[in-house]
Amino acid sequence: MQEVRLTPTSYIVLGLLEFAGESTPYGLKQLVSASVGNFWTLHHAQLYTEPERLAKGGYVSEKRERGGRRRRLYEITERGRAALDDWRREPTAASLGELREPALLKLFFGADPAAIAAAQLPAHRAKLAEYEAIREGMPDNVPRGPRLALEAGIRNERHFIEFWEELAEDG
Amino acid sequence: MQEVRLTPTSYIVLGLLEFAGESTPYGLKQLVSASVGNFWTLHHAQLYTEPERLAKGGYVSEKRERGGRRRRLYEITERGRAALDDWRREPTAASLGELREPALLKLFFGADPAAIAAAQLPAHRAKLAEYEAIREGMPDNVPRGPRLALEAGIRNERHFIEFWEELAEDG
DNA sequence: ACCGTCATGTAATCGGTTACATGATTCT
DNA sequence: AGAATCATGTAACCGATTACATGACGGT
Repeated sequence: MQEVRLTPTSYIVLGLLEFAGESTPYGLKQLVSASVGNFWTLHHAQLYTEPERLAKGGYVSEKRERGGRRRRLYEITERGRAALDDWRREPTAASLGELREPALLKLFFGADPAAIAAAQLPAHRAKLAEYEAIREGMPDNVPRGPRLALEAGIRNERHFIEFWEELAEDG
Repeated sequence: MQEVRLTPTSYIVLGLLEFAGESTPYGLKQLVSASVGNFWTLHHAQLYTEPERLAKGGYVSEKRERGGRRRRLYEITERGRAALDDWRREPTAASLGELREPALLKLFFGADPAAIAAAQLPAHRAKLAEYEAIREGMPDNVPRGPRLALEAGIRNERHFIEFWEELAEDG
């Protein structure tokens, strides 16, 4: 069992394994794109390498199917649950995320605001529509966390739309 | 002259070199932390490696001081300016950035909203105050791009503050 | 003189991204 | 039956982060 640093990617995998129980990398991929992938994308290859990393640290256990495709099955361990709990509890990471919006970078370095806005608006509007559709179709048993995250995403889109709208016309 | 892929980091370096003229890595570091670093952080080591990479692609030129510390001096080339212009012009990158807010991730995976909010609020308020101070002290000759980016940053902080405030008390 | 911090840089590591591959299904 | 897409995985590369260093300079 080796020392393994836990990154946001790690917690996503742990969180999903906690939620869904034993899963294959491909199953995780499905879960991601249906949930947290909306605001934090992972490449599918990471869902093969990250569980393997976590297994090295004892945060998840690995099994392989005997017959057929011999797919790998991962399950969160006690150690994994503990790490996840610690992470959830510790809000000390008062460090903020960064905007890191490519369009803002262009704006910063002198791109034409109206042109950028014209390209950004449809994309943000589409994203907003997507979020709202998810919200409408959301079953009652979905827990509060995802609901709140979705709400944050919706507001974020609204604000960006507002921002770019102001720049779309102006001179 | 080799093939070099241009990343957001590349454009930051190019943009700053265009703005400031010939600079050393350390000079770039200063520039970053005084400007774009507010919403897009770079590690100082990148300001040594990235210009070198760009030099390989012919986007910047490299000189070394003859005496003393023999520091490296970088300057944007015609090719560099052209690449920067293309990037600014092409708004095709309709792909949106991602929220990627660690606090939202915790929320998503079940952290206590009030606890997270309590930690996030002071941080966001401090950041907002910092932005507003920058805005107050901003000389008149600062171009529109940075102004708009700052404006976006300020609004973003306000919205997050609002969001976390709602969660700070609730049950 | 000493200490701390700013200035300046190199090297190693590692996570993330891209590219490459190939069975299995489903559709026409 | 063939084409297209989904499912499933491996491998290489590369940019980003971390760690390691050392000289200059201002203050006590």
